[in-house]
Amino acid sequence: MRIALVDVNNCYVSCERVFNPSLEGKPMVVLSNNDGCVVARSAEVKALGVPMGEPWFKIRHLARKHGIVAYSSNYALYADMSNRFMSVISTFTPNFEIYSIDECFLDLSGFPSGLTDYAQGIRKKVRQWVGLPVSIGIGSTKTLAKLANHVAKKRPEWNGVCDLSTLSPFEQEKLFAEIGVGEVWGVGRRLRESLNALGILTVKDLKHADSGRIRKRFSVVLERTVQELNGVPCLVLEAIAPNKQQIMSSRSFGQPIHSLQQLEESVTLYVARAAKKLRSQGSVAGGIQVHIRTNPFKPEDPQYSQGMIVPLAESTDDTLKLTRSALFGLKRIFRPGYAYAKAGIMLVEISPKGQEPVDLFADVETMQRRTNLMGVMDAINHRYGKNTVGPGICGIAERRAWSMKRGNKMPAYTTDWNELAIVRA
DNA sequence: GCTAAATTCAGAC
DNA sequence: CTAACGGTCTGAATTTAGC
Repeated sequence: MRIALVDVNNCYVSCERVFNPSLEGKPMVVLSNNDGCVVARSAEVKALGVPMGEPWFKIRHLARKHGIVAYSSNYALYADMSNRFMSVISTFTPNFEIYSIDECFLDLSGFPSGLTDYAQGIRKKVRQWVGLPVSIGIGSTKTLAKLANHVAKKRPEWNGVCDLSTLSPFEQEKLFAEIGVGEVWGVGRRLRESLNALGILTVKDLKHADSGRIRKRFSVVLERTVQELNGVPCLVLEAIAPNKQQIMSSRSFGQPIHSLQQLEESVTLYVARAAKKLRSQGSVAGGIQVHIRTNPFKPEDPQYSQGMIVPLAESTDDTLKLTRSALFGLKRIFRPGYAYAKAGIMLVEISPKGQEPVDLFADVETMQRRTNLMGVMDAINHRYGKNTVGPGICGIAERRAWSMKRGNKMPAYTTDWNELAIVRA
């Protein structure tokens, strides 16, 4: 097996720079929803030691001092850039897995050797056609490809492409001994600490750890990681994305809200969003979970956090039915007198549509009409922009007190004609 | 004491 | 001037519930 991992460098930052090249070389970050945390950092900001996920207000002083530019995140833009990126990748091989918004695994088994040049060709084409810089790691398993990608990113001498098969076993061992075990895919902060305590400090240490002992002391998951480091594939490339088993939509509010009615508005909007995703993958949900909570970062305020799952009599993809169930649950868990910071819903027990047990008493005509209504609604929203039509209860966007804060969002150049018009004017 | 279901944990990005 | 901290998803492990 030969697997390549192609990964966009500093993805969101790079996307913004495509449309604003003057940002090139400047320290910049992209912030999460509500301008809360740093979710992407340029190389210049990483060099300043700003960690991933850092709350923006905590680095405000640093930002002022070094002139860090902060952008609100624009997920519509990133999704569009991601699609372009993936379609360029698809010109190289049909057999690839979209792993996340900014990375994909390519199965290059059976390709002629000398993959470094081939990978450089991929980099060049993505840069030319989409404008994004990528790094590429190549190895005999997914875990090794990931690791190689890390090397390609961190070590300039590799020039953005690291094919581990170009190293002798001796050179590979030497390299692995220089990399901390925490860089391995699947080893997070906690596992790193436990492994370190056992004297497993580097990738090399983990590679040579006794896999039976690892399984006993940790889990099958980590055992598989050890196998993969040794070139034994345990993870397969999933060219076809499996349907989601749960679909979640939740948001923190731009400001705390207190009334049931405002929570109802937000929950209604989240259900509409999730139900649309549900329909787009051709599924129905058997239950819906609702949750609300106050702000845990304000311990001086009275705290409340509650959720409940509302089972549905029969599985459905109908926004209105799902909304009714969600609002029923919301009423049950709502307690007055709290400053709510966040609400969300989750669709659960998801199964393919059309395989539900037949309900002999169902009103076929009403169901048919309802199905058509959902189809028309999705079509209108696609044609005229999202949120053109939807359940009335979610309120008019401009009047929602709870909407997200996005202080410095740039126009959605590629995805919204209205925003493009503003730029023209 | 078993199995199934629910919940928690850990990780990725 | 101050206060300000993301969102989705998976799969395994662990706990709990029901018998």
